[in-house]
Amino acid sequence: MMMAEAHATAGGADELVNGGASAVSEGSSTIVVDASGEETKAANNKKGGARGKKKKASRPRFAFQTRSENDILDDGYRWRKYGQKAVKNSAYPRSYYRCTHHTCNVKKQVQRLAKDTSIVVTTYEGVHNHPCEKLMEALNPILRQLQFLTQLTSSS
DNA sequence: CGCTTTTGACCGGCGC
DNA sequence: GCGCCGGTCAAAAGCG
Repeated sequence: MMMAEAHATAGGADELVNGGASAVSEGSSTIVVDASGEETKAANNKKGGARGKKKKASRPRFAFQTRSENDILDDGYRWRKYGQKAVKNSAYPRSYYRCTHHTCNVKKQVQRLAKDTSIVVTTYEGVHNHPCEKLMEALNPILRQLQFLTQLTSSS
């Protein structure tokens, strides 16, 4: 469980391609966006026997290259690692993460560049359909203050 | 106690 | 038809 404390980008419910890319401590450079909307919900598959999964499940995928020493960058959501495989081109293992939300089927995979181990390629698959609690938490105090200020202005 | 992480095994698709 | 690869799931263990 390594949950770093770093809030960065926050994808809304249906908008993330536009201004969803940002917030990197060191400096991001490459941002690849691939959009393909299709998802066949299949949540009834088990491992060795009867897997009921469809083939059309491409969701908008966002590749994010970030310069960081840390493999996992916390974007504000909770991720549960569900697998790790080694890649041929990179002599480093690729980690697969998934959003722990019940209604959120977002997947994320992180891979390190063989050329530069300090670069991590984070690929997001799908969009979150739930508010970012972490971001909300961070925004909460500010929101409250804003509300307060607005109230004062209105009152006057 | 709950949650997360870790390793191995297995499936499905594709290539040749 | 067989082999290979990538991807995912499952169960158990560890830690807060």
